[in-house]
Amino acid sequence: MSKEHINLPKTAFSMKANLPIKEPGIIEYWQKINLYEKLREKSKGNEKFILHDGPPYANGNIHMGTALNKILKDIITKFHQMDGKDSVYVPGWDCHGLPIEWKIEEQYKKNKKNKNDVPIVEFRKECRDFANKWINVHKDQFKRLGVIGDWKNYYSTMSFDAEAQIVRELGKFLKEGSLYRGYKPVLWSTVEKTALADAEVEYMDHVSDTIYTAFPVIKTNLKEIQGSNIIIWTTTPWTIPANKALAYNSNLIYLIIKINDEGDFKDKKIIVAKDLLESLIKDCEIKSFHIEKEFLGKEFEGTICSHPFLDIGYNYDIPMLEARFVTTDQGSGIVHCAPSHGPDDFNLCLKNNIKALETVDDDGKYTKNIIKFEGIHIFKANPIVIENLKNQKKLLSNGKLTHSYPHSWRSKAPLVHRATAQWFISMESHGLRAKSLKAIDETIFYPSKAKERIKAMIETRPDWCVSRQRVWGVPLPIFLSKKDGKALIDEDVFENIAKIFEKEGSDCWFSDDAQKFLGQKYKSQDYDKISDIVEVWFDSGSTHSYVLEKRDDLKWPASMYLEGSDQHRGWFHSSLLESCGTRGRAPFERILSHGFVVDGKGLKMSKSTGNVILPEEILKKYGADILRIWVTSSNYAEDLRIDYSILDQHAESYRKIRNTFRYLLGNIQDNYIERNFDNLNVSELPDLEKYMLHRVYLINKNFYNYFNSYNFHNLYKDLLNFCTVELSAFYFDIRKDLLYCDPLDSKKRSDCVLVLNIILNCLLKWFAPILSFTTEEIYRLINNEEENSIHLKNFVAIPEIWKNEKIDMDWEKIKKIRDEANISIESQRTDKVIGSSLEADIQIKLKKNYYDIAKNNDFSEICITSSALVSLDDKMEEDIQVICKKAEGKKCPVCWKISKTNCKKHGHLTN
RNA sequence: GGGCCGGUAGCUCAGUUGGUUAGAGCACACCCUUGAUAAGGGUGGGGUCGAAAGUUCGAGUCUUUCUCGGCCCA
Repeated sequence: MSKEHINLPKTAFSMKANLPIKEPGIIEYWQKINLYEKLREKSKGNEKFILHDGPPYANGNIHMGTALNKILKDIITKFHQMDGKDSVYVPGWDCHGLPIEWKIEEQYKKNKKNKNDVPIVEFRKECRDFANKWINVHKDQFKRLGVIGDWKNYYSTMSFDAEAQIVRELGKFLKEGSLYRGYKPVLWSTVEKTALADAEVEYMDHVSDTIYTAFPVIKTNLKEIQGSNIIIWTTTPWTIPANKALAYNSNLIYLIIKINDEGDFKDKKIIVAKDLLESLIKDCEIKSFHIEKEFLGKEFEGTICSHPFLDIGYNYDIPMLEARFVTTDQGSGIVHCAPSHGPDDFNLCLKNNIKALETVDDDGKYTKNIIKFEGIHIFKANPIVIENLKNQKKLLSNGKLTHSYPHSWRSKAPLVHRATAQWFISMESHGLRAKSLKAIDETIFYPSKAKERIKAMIETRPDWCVSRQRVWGVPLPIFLSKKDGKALIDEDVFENIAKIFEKEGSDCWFSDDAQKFLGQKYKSQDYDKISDIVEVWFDSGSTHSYVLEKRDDLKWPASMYLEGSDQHRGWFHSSLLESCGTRGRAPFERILSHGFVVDGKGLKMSKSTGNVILPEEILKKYGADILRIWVTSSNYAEDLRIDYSILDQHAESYRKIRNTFRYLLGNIQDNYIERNFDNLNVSELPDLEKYMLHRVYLINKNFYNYFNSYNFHNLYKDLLNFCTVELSAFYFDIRKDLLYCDPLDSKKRSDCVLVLNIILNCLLKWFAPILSFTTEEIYRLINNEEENSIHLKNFVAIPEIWKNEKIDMDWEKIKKIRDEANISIESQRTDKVIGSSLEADIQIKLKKNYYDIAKNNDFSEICITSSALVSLDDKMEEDIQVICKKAEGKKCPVCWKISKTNCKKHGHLTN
């Protein structure tokens, strides 16, 4: 009846979001208007913020971790962009490496094709095509999340210029001298004459020769063991000639045993772990013995033994080393270490400055480094080694053992750990460790605890092995002199190779004549071109050199690297080493690391547990903006939990935010007017409006604090609370009466509309980096300009004069009075005296400190009652007392206030 | 097995150098409204701060042990 006299909200902004349907259209719009290019054009010349993308592996669909990572990157990029920077995001992909090789090999297997029959170049082309396919899939999946970046000019580790630059980077290490040739054990098949990766290994039962053998102690700090024999047990007797050390566990208890039995060990003392004594005397059939002493493993420190083959030329020291991997599962409690034949052995020896040697050649025969046995095939060596041990009176016993043992998945032949030539970057020779530690100190970490994590890794890590015996990767651009085996170091050659790779890619390394790469200065017949490839962490660790340095739109070092916390050992780590080695500092100014996505109970997601949630499902059910809320509201410093109940909760919050926008839009009838704050006289506004502007000022201040410390979950919480507590439940509720019932031209109403405009503008900007789709939807509704976007805007500069401490303090008190009034109204409502608060008349009694502030305010407006009487009462115990009574009289059909007299405002309409 | 990190309402998070009765929002319950309406408002319940021991006048906060979980390494 009287609805035509009131101004109800009207907006085209729907309450229902329909994000899964709506979002793809917004992505199309961004593409249509070339948003990325517009962003660059708009911020040309501004200070740059460069979040350098850590390249995901171009293989398989994205999972929640990838989605989290990309959204977080996008949010940060957008924040800085709206803060007035030129915030450039160039996505990249990691393309080389074993997983893709396997995928191609799997396809071969299916088609009964043999990898060895396919030319390397052809195989590599298939790998390249495979990676390209997944880059395109990823690209669409990332765009769907709302990520804005240079999708047209992305980078990849397999692009020709990347491959070329990787060669140049390696050249720097080679020239400096920190890249050296060493030996390291890898799983090796003597049948295929090739190294195998873990995933190419099948475990099958195998019968091994076992031996218990003795290493005489020649020097020790523990007098009682002088001259006794350390007993070790092994299933690979053929590795005894390569032994360089013994390992013990300092926490185990060991025994000195004197053997009484007839034989090689009569009256000799042997040493064995207490827990393994029983199994040892059984295995070795020892009948009579005597325990001489018991001692703790740590007393071994400084002990040196001789090799069992001392008398046939093995006259070098065998030190005893402390190692945690020594257990009492089987054996003797002391482990024989051949650094060339086991990863544990290798690492332990490396730590103690004992290098691995080439002890076995490609065919499986001992090399000249194994004296007396050179040329013998290791698979035929066991009886010979056992025979020699017997001759040297060092064999306590021998036998057979059936156990699970690694075999080649192709030939089914047993594998061995064999030290092969590898290329290492030294941590020490040119101070790489020290440089890296200094660079860590100069980097800001979010969260700060991450600093210690990477520092501890750098402090203890061994030299970096950068070579791999595979085919899908950048060739290690090294020639070895046939004369002296030394690597050819000539910058002209590196540059020549780089130029060739730049032009035609690195495939030609495997197909073309070596002379092409050597150029004029050297003759190919004097050199061996090695066929190793560069390990993929070097590829991605060098992205700063071929992305950040090479592109004009970027800068070196990056403002930020942002990845999951596993990358402390991955990309953060390799990038740090590569850059410190070549440029003496880190390629980043800041590192932000985030935790892992786990399920609602905090358990990791896995197919077998059945708790995996895919981004695709979330996008379909909720939309990207909900996923972006989840990212923003979660604390990335720890693991991030997700399940459908958590997402439901965020979807609920989204609705609240959406309705806040809807109220704002409705009450300005979608007619947004941008105000110049210079012409805004805050002092002329009603107190409530002053207070709201003060709140906006405060929120904005906190917003910047949170954003500058990358504390997004608190930032989001503040914004959400602003929408629910300050706006919806407070300001909007109070101002409904004014907005709906006052004439359009009233000063008070226009002041309120002005503030609504301001709040709408601020909220849109604050939320734009988070709710990238919804804010764009709104922006397009209130903005008629073609080809514009919320993402082309900057944050609102809030004038300092909006700050108003006096108003803030006053309204803290007013809100307290309002709370008391609500409690009083609620009690009447429970008693069924009233329903709506407009059916109430309230009497507010206040002590002086409250009264002085309250007396000039209309509490019927603030508490949304029909009337409110404020009086001073200094005799009360409490500060505030509110009495609520049912209002009597007639209800004004316009403002619904009840009074005995005609409505003061709309009185002419009551009849 | 080792290193690092974490466990505060059903959920997401606050909680200053140890100091009143541990907070917020959401969710939940009940009520109101029907002029933000597949919305909105009000009131309220809900916690052995992972467990135990210790230091202290006093511990969510400090120490130790245990437990559960995560990442990395072996």
